[in-house]
Amino acid sequence: MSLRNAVMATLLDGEASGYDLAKAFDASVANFWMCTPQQLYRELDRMEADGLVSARTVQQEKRPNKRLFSLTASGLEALAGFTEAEHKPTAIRDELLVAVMAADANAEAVKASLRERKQWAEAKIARYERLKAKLLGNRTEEEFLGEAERVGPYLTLLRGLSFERDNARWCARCLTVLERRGARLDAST
Amino acid sequence: MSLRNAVMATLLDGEASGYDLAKAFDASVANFWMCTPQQLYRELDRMEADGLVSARTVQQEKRPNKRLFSLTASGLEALAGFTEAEHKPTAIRDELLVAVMAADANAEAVKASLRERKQWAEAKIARYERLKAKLLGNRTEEEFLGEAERVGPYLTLLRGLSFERDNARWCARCLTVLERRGARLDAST
DNA sequence: GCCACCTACTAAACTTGTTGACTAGGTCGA
DNA sequence: TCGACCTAGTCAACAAGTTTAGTAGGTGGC
Repeated sequence: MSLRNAVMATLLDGEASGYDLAKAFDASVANFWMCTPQQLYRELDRMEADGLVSARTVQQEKRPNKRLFSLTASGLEALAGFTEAEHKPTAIRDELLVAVMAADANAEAVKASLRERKQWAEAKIARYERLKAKLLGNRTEEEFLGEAERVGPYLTLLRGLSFERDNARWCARCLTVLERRGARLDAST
Repeated sequence: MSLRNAVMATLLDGEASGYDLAKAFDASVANFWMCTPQQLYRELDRMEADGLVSARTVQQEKRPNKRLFSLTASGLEALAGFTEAEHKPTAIRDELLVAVMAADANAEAVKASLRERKQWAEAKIARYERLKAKLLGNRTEEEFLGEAERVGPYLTLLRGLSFERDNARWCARCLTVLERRGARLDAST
């Protein structure tokens, strides 16, 4: 039910097509809410039916026509309602954690996954850092937080960043633990 | 598809009933994979049909009979296969993040949610700390990692712990940012 | 002696999310 | 000029997760 709200929060930045939203999602919302284009289009249709967004079709010459969506008054109201509702805490829900839970059964494979994930997390951190630098421009964080009209996207970016940093650190920790164990077990055979 | 694997990883500790699993999940797996009892029972039935677990019914006098599940050889094999597979990275997927993204539209409500979540996270941290102390017994972490036959559950516990610490820190950060903004905006009216 | 909670499940409907393939023209580099 | 990728979507089928409710006896506290 929250994809709706994520879409509306993104539309606070102004009109966008489904395709634009997919890209915007990928760039910023993906830190905390991923979805496929299909989900987006389906949800946009429903939101239009519910009057939360309105669409206008833009004819294009050299490309397929597109539909630009924008928030309606009732969409804005719904978003305000959502921010007032309770938000249940969530868990991480990551297959890698499941694998680590079972790591004692197959340590080598899990170590490989951990190495891969660590690299992935580091790449993501680098990407987030670039995004952050872009958002800040040549201002300090202080200046930005003082001036900007929206701080929400910046704050969520910080959360995504610290999540991935934490991931990378944890992967490293697991690797040293599993490697030390491996050495010990090898020594005792 | 990973609930299956989480269940199997839990069954590495030995036989358990659906009810036991629900509790065990709540206590340890819930850091990274939550589910309702209904999901568990449904999945256990399917897993039995697929030959991954076997059940034996235990007659009880003063309580409903229960079915104790244990891993079969092919279940163990499936779990090993799972640990070897690739594990896609996940995002956080938290409604609170969506609300913070829209925070500029309704700051007061979001601040209330942040305060609530911070408290919740702190409570969870305390619970994890207790669990950790219980796992360690009177050993140091070093000793535990050297001696224990399974380190998986400990490592996942560490991840849950750092996730919640991160949550609490981030909530605090958002609150100071939003409060400073509030003050500034009030001053400028 | 009553109320609330604990064990141990079952049922059904519903909402979300995932996967994979398909259309169809345009741009860009080798 | 060929193939690969980009825009801007659509469709269908399925898998997974959520919600809400119920059964039915036992235990523990006030």
